[in-house]
Amino acid sequence: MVRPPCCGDDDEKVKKGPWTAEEDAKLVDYITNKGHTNWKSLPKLAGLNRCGKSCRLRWTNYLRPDIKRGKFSEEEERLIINLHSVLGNKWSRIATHLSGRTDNEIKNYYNTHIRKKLLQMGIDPQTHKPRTDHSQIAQIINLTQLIGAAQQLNSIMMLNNNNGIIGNSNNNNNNSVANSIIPLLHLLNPTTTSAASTFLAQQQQQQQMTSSQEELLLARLLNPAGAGSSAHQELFCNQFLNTLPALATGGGSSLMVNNNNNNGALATARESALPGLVSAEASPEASSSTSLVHHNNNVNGGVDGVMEAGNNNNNYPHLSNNSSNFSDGTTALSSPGTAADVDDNQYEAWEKMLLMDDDFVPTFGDSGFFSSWKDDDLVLE
DNA sequence: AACAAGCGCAACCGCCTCATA
DNA sequence: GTATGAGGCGGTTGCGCTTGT
Repeated sequence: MVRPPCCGDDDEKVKKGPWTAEEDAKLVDYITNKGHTNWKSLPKLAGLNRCGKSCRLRWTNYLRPDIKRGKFSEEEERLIINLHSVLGNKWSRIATHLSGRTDNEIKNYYNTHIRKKLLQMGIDPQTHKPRTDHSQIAQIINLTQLIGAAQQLNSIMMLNNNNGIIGNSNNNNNNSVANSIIPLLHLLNPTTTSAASTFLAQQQQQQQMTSSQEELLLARLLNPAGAGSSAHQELFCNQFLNTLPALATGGGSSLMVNNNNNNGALATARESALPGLVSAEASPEASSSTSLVHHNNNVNGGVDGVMEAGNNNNNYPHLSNNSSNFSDGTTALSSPGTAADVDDNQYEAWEKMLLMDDDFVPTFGDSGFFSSWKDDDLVLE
């Protein structure tokens, strides 16, 4: 069925193009007094030679009184990136989370500013995965720039509150971390990271969950409180490490997440992979800002606290029952991950999120905002 | 100073969704 | 169940401004 355009070639030609101040005034005046129940009839009633659609657009994107003008804040930018990673190009849905910003404005901002930033970081702005073409990354040529990139990367992966999850919203939690980190690691040491890249490629080809991924999914479903915690962020990184022998085995430090002051720094360090990086951050543990951090108090890929703090939960041994403090200041999961602990609503929200249900809308609240990675390859039946 | 290229953003176009008859 | 149309949405365009040469 082919429909004629709403403002088609009627007898009277409607005006197009930029709005004049006089037209704006007429539209504002009319809507202020009469409202806008019917956009089609509005132009005629308001004395405007425009189509209803044009009026609606002008009002919603420009004239509405509650529109926020000016530059986007860093927080808004972070939020947009996070929401986009979950929702994709659903600009109107993204806009519902940024009061005063229109979908059009967000779309424009993303396509002009954020897209550029992500590309410079070697991240595909559409999929939020690393680009296979590393030519852009190669432009980041020194350590200082790398650290800056890692910090930006961290901003994307986590909101700077004490919630949020690193990783994909579905079956590739580990890969998301890997996806984001490997280009940076590769830049410094292509040899070391080649195995990781190979692993990643293999994982990306696999459509089905591995048993460990399945276990992770269960853990997230069964322990929403823990899953939003900083400790849980470490858990996911730890799981990632355990499946990345090239990076995680042997003594020394390992890839992990540092959660000082709940800012959650994404650390991508292994001495052999990042020579010299350790000394680049004089006192990472004391830092309140996000930073590239080196940890060296674990072997075999173990991450502070999570694996060592106690594994009393037989069903989910990687969840700690202890309320231990980690050596880096984070706190272990404080309650066992049992189904009985889960509130129905929370469970449903988590399920929707993990299954990428269309009804899922990231929300703010007691449980915080859950940052996750978009992935179209979900196979969870 | 003049021109070209790049950028930002308002506005448009056409398709989709959903309510209603 | 089907047709219709208004409203909504995302992709794209084009114009004006800025920056670089």
